[in-house]
Amino acid sequence: MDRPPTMEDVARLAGVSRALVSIVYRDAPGASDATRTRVLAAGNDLGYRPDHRARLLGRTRTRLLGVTFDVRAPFHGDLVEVLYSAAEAAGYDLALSAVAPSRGESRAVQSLLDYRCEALILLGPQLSPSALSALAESQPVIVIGRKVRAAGVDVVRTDDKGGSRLAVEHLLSLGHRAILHIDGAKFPGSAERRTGYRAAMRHAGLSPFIQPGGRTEADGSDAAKTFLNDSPPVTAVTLFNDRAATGFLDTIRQSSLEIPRDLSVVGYDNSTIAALSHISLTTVAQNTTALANQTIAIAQTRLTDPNATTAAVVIPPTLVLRSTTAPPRSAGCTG
Amino acid sequence: MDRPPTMEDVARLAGVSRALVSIVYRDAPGASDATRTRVLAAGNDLGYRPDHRARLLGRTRTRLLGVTFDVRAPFHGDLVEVLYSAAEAAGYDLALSAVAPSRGESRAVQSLLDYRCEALILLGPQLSPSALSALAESQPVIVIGRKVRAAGVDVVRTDDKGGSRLAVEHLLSLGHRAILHIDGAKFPGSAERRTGYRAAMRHAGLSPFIQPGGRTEADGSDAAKTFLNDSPPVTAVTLFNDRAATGFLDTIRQSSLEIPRDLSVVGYDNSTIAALSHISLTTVAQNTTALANQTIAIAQTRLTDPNATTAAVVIPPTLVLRSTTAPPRSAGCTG
DNA sequence: AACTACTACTAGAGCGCTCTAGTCACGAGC
DNA sequence: GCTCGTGACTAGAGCGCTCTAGTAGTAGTT
Repeated sequence: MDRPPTMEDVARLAGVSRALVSIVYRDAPGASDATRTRVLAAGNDLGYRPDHRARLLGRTRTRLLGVTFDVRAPFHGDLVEVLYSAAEAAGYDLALSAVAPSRGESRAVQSLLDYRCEALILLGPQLSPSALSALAESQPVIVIGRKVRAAGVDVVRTDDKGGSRLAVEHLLSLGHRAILHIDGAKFPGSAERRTGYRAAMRHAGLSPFIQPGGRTEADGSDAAKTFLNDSPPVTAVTLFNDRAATGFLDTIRQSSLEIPRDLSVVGYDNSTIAALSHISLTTVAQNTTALANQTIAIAQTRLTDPNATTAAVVIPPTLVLRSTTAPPRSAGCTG
Repeated sequence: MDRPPTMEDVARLAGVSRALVSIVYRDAPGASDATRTRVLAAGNDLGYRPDHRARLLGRTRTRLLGVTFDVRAPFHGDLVEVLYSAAEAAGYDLALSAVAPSRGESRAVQSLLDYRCEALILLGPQLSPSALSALAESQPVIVIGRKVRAAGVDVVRTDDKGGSRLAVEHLLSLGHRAILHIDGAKFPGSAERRTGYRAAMRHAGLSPFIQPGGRTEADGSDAAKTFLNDSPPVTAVTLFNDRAATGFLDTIRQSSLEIPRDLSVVGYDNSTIAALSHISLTTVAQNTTALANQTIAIAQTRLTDPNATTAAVVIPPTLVLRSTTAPPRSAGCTG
């Protein structure tokens, strides 16, 4: 349980200088194959691992990207995973800092700065545009999943308007005409998804029909109760996200309506819950891999090219077909 | 966008030595109040923040605790949050390393070791006891939420046996006699929960009745189908966790059975989903705050007292009453 | 006046690396 | 035989801090 071995220890055991050990461990040119294996053997013997902090101290570039994420958002978890792979491929390391009710976002950001991250990647941040701009003055700041306009801040997000359009077009192709949208109130993305729905309906010559909703299962369930009570003449519903859709489905399934026979339902996010066999929700999937890759790419150009301009990348979503959508009953009779 | 200011810059601006700046920023004795404010003012002017890595390099103690967690487990998210507060209170910093399908556990651990964390906190690790023991040779290793016996490894977990007992006793007190347990197959905690159920039933002079299950919503839903098909003569069900219980409820509610009138259901974990109004699941809650505090406390004694013995702390869970449990119909008639 | 005691400060080494500027040996080229 | 180039290696400074040892300067004691 004594302190971990240092480069000095390895050098002594292998009978070489510290610099040579450094060369070997960095895979840099300047050492013969024979010594290379000898040094590595010595290192292995001692269980040596280079001290990451010391290594970084000397270099100007830390190759460290700081990421803040919400510990409670499953979608952030998915993103973090793909960010790891994307960062690794580009030769960067990731430092994670969690945001939680008891740990504010600026707190999370500060701790990342203390570790001298070269760039900040913020997942769905709540910080004000001005706060974001202030941060962007000292290092690149990339926001994922929120449509913000802040000077010097790069944004990578899903085309939510297009996502809603996908959902509506899918329902139209099945023969639906009366399509309701249950929105996500004031939450990030809600406005775009609502707009996309409205535009797609208008484009098809139909009138949009919007019911207020929310983002949780409970909101979806409440919306279902209102829906059952009002029983509007619609054959399909698109919802703000999968969580709301799940709550909606749960309540609808307890009524006399059968899904998808009497009502088609489309969610948004393609969260793990949507894929579960007993839910099997048709939904709009965000392309997390593309989001992550674009983010790392932006970070990289920002860090290498000092006069790169602010980027705003929009990733197209895709539709995932499952079993909550089908042609409307009337269409089935007529067709 | 130039490199961040160093202690040297602050010292020059304030007209003092680097050492004095260090003293001021560490809040160490040895500086007059006048210089203290002067130095801090200079630091503020330059936007100075001490470089965390450099600071740690010189010290033997890094006061850094490494945490591995599963990015997809909501319960881990809750734990990480409370760990942050507990660590901060004890003067420690947390380094997070995510475990995901594409990023194995040993990988996550290695990256923490590269940052010279003083101790490793592993949330529900899948590593073998021998791998854990090997890790524990170079620094303290504390496992949360998994009952493992590995030399030198500390364990902090919830009393799952007691948790199951709580669930059963609650149902007994409502008047249930025929109680089924749907287990969690081979997943961590399943064995203890099953044993606890069995013991509580035997203690009440009743014969245990166990149906195989799993840990996901889909598993719960499947179990419900089997249940409806077999229609065993039971009035209450306890499940491995909330996710399975949710799937179970979802499917049961589509049948003619009404909950809790015809069947009482108890989950496990008190996850956020259990609290949602349309689910409102009676469940066994793990005390995350206690788990986190105990973990940090153990880390601290391990790091300060070289001959501390291996700790195994078991935290009692509590029962959260919601609306999926009620007296059995027969009891209602007889009582 | 000489001693200690204390406060306020500084010089400089050291943490574990990387990197520049060497040294040294050896063979090729003229 | 001399330079020159090259591959293999080393010395030592430096990254941004902390910490030990030490220096002034002031005040209190006898």
